[in-house]
Amino acid sequence: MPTTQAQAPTRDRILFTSAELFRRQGYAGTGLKQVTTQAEAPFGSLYHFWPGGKEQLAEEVLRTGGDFFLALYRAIVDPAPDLLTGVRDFFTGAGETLVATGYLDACPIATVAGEVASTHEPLRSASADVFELWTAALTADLAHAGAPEEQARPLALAVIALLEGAFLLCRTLQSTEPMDAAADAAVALVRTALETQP
Amino acid sequence: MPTTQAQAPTRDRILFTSAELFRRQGYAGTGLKQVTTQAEAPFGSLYHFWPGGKEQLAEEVLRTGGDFFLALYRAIVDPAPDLLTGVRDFFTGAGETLVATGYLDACPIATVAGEVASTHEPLRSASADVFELWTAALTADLAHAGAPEEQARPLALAVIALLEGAFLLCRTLQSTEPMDAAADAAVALVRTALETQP
DNA sequence: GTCTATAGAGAGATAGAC
DNA sequence: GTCTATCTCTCTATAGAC
Repeated sequence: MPTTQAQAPTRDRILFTSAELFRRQGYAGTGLKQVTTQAEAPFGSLYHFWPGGKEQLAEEVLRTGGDFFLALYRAIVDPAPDLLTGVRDFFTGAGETLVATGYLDACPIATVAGEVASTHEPLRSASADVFELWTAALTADLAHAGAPEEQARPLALAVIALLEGAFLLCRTLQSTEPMDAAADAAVALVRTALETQP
Repeated sequence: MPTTQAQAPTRDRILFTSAELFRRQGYAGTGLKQVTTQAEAPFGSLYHFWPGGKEQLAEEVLRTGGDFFLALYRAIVDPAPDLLTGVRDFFTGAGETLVATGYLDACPIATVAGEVASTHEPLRSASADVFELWTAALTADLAHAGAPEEQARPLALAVIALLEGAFLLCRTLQSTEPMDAAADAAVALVRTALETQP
């Protein structure tokens, strides 16, 4: 089910389709020919826009996917009445997206990150930058909401680990049960930290 | 760094090497030629023992990896003075293995599971069986240790999600910081559940 | 810049000698 | 059963016409 991209510019169509295929099929499992075909773009355009080939394309996919996911987090958490509600809403939304896409779309970078961690250093590094970006954002939010300073970062890492682990379990089990369990766990952890007086 | 397998039978050498390469490089990223070369086995032997080819081999790798990891869990948790200590020891051991292998060896099935969830139904199904096996074991342990019955399974899923997410973050960030954070979170969650009187 | 054709390497799989 | 040679297909990448 190729998502419609109407008449977006060639470069954008390739980038969008790459992101979709990489997060679903992985880096090695996605062919550049499949990308250009599904994006309805000429094969040569890919090397015109990304002279560094597959690796350069994947790096941009990882970074833009990371930025997109952070923006999604902001869009959900910032309007929420409090951080606890925002975190729960984010996990709930993740579960809803899984169901809506038939368990195809979960984390924008996880599948590739797992593949490349031990094999493609530039891509591992890009994935690390993304995880670090998310961790910093959640750490700041937790500290701002009143979590003890030394607990904020470990708690942020644990919440992101819960989310990533739940994504993998949900996609594999084709069920949102793990996401529901992770949501409750994340909320419980955050609540405890926020109730602790520094 | 091919792990030594001395003079193990050909079939075992191929299986062992496949497990190593699949969990590090993923399914699509690992070639059968690379497997047989590193296993010092003739290429044809692979199709002799696994007539179903790469997919059949990967399925056996997933299932034996799942059994192995459960046995490792049992070996750590059963002798522990209590479940809380056992869970902490398991997370600690996971972190130590990551460091000892230079962040190469984490979960035996996660990298492949993430790749195949949307692309290879027989392998997704095998991965699901493994996660279900682990979940059932931890659920039973939690219930036996005194967690309220309706909390045991969601808690087991959350702990496994924490572990899987931490594996991904640690491999990507090349740091055990996420595993330490996940360990504390898992212990806190389990402790709270065990302190709750049914 | 857009697009096609193809090069060169490597994949998974198989045939068949021994 | 063990092992080698090779088949066919697909991959990434590039050359070059337009």
